[in-house]
Amino acid sequence: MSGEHLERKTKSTDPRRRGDAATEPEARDLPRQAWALLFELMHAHMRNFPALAAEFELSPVQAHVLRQLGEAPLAMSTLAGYLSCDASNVTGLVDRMEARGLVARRSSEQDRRVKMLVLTDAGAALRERLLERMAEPPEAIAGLADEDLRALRDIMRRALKPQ
Amino acid sequence: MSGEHLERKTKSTDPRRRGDAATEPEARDLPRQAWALLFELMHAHMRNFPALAAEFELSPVQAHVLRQLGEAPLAMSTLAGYLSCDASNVTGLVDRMEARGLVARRSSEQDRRVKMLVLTDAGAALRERLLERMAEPPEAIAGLADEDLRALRDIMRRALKPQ
DNA sequence: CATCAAAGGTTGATGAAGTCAATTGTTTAG
DNA sequence: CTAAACAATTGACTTCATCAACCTTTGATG
Repeated sequence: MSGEHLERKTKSTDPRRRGDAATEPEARDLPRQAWALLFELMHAHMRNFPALAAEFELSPVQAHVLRQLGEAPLAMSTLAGYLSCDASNVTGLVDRMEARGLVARRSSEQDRRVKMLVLTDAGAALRERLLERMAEPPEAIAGLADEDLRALRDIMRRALKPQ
Repeated sequence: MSGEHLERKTKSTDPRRRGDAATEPEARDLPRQAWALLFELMHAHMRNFPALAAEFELSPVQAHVLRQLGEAPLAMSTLAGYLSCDASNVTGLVDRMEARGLVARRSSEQDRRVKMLVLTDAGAALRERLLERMAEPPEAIAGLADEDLRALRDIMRRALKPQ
């Protein structure tokens, strides 16, 4: 009940269409069509993300941080880059997560300006559970036929190819 | 540089796998694989959403509201449902958007408890521009072959089918 | 080597977005 | 008619986010 807005016939900005309708009955902007549907599905799913994070008593952003914070320690500024937000925002964010024992600040040896973030054991454990939960495909995907899933996977791989 | 965490081989929670590796070389959870890749692509794209909204001087949530607010007026509580947030949150949200002349509150005739939200002319115009902008597919999608796009579109239609 | 600009992180002020609990009006059920 | 239920708002409070100012450390450059 939410994504119908994007899938409409491209606002009549195309002079042809109806002249050669017989040769190509589909609208000529396949990328937008596919994108609109993809968007609708993801949008429907993302709506639940705050609730999903809340299952672990995390805010959406904290969940995001936990996900980014893999095995390797991360500098605060690098994390700010990942989150596309201001560095000063990360300070408070990490403050709260540190207070909850999920992460720790570790001063870098090479450059004493930078603080590296590391997961605590509790943080790593929670991260595992979170990732496992996020990996669960939504109904709409889980219900697809194997053939479709294979095709979808392969298309996504091509889409994500370096170039 | 962000989505590799989800695509890993399901954490060895499956007792088989390796016994019958020859018959099925791919991991046996196709849905998770497809989902992980889909998630990675969408996640990469969603990172830019705040910036996209900012192109129109909207917050992400305001953009979201504008998108939901189609031709038909919407009750505050209905909007709260769409946003999966508390009704009291919508009050302030709409206050700000009303102050900027994008929407207006209109008391319902049938039920004087409810306030219907309508787009102003300015709001409707901005909405058009916003939707047009959001409909632009990201590079990764736009670069796919027509064959892939058609397949992707059809798969997404099946995924989004009512049941 | 001394200096100075640039970078990493924090702080403080401010505002948007979110929650919950309590309130006011308005419907609707018993 | 009275009481429960509902729609929206208010107020208190937390988190996320920005910006400007600041401090420390690094690295260049004279």
